[in-house]
Amino acid sequence: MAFFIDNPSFPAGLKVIAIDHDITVLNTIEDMCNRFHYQVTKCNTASDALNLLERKDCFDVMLIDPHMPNMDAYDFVQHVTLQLNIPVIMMAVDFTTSSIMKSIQCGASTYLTKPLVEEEVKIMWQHVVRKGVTENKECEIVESLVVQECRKRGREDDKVSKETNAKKARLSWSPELHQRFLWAVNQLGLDKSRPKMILKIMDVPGLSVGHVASHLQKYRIHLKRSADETKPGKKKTKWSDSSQAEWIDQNRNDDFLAKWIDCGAGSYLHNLMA
DNA sequence: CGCTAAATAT
DNA sequence: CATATTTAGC
Repeated sequence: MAFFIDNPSFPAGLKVIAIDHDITVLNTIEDMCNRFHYQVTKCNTASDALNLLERKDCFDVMLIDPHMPNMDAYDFVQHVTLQLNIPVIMMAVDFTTSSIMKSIQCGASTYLTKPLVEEEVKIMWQHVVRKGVTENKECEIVESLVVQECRKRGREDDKVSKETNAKKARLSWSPELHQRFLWAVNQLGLDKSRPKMILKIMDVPGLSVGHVASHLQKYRIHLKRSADETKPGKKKTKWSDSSQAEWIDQNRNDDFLAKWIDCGAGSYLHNLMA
């Protein structure tokens, strides 16, 4: 991506993957992309898309219709945004609030309605840039916990620890980190989730097993609370539905992994587990 | 060691 | 209070 942006001919050469069941739509997109010298790869089936990404072909940005046959596009988009870390642009015929909500919540960079207009295609590289910027910020945040802030431990051991006293800051679980955490838990299944494996799947530099273990403990407590809440005839719990909403993974799906395997993907997970 | 629950700190 | 870290015990 950095290579792409540093390229003097800038947005020319943008590598686009377009996924849509409708060939006509793909051809239209291809025409527009060619006009701006973007390299476009067309896919009209879920398995084609998965195979292309499986081969580690790299793309700068993905266009996808959320209503693909034989595929849960939202889970797919979540995978692409978190693991491949490229922006995803949804393109659908409807523009209901719930559709847009689902798309953005699973990580899409923006939501467009079909048919796409040329200007939208022309400037879609902005999402690549934005993704890179926020990514860097995220790295800084995580790195900062290695070098920053101090704790008032010990009295005279300042000499002893000397220049090594880079005390770590308290880790803040940003929404991005938490989403990544949820993603990892989803891959493993809640019951099979263990801190070490979660950490491996999250693959966030600077993050420790202890961090994940702590977060997992908190996460389980929140889940238990919300479960207990819905069951018995609880009166008016003061925090009923608002505060814990973001803790719940609305995409939770028990046979999620199975679906991926059926689609021919998911081998990256197996590689991790080996 | 790894994991979790509990205690402790911010 | 909520949340992150540390500790204790399995």
